[in-house]
Amino acid sequence: MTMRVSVPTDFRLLPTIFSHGWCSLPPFHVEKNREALELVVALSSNHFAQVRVTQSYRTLIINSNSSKKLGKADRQYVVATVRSCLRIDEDLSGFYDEAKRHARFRWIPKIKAGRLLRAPTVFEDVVKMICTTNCSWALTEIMVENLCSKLGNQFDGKYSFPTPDAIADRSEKFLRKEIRAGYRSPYLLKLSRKIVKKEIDLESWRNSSLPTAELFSEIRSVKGIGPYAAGNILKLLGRYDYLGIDSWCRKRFFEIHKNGRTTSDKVIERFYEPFGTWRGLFFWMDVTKSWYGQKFPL
DNA sequence: GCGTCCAGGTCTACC
DNA sequence: GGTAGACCTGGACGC
Repeated sequence: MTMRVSVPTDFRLLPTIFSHGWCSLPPFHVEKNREALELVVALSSNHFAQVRVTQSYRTLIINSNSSKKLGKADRQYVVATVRSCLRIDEDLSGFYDEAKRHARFRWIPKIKAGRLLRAPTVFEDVVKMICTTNCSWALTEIMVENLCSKLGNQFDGKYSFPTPDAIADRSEKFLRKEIRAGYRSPYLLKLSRKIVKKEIDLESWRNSSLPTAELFSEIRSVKGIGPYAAGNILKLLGRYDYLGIDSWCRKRFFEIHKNGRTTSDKVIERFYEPFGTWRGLFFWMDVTKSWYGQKFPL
């Protein structure tokens, strides 16, 4: 089944796909020709759609393959999920206006970058973010692949991301030994069980009316989420007030702005302060600019 | 092949 | 509020 979606003039699929590492973590998958994003959309219990997204001019082409025919509501859900993952409805005009005022950031609106790929659910984003903490990217990939293949649902050779119930039903020992989540295991377990018991509602964060500082504190209240993880989860919620600095970003900042000389995080924070509520996004685009140079000639 | 060391964020205990 | 040590794993390195 094929669906078509119009996109705004400032949207471009490829910079969005490669905006950060999520595209290489399942259930996301990027085709070898690097022009299509694949994802698995959970429609209902044991009913999934494999979705392939490409762009042709101002139209997204969404091809879906599912175990049973998609009804109207399912098709609408698939489209809404793709729109959300690709941040199509997010208004970045303020960000682009600010970028145009700075010579070193004019490349961003020029190649239509700045939208950060996110998962279909906040739960998936949060679990993946915890899996990025205190380890190499290779270990993050192992943990997420294990989560999908051992706790997700299989459809046509692909796995969905596990539900909170699927994780909550397992033991800490299973998460340690089979998922390789190590000391993160009790954090993932506690979070999943709180969601199942409806003691916390992560999905409400996307439409939260809380001031960003308060939402940051609420995110930080989840065990296993510190300043780095909370700052980056906020970016996936459309709020860019926090930098979410990790060792890789720190190193890139030193290379770009300090000739490799190290400074404190306070210096980094002061550097991006003039960019106001967009500072987290300017920080991220600044340290990842070279990615776009390789893949998308400016 | 084995043992050791290190990097990577967050939590907890302590000052 | 700031700091030290523990947590766990994969990878690099030396033997």
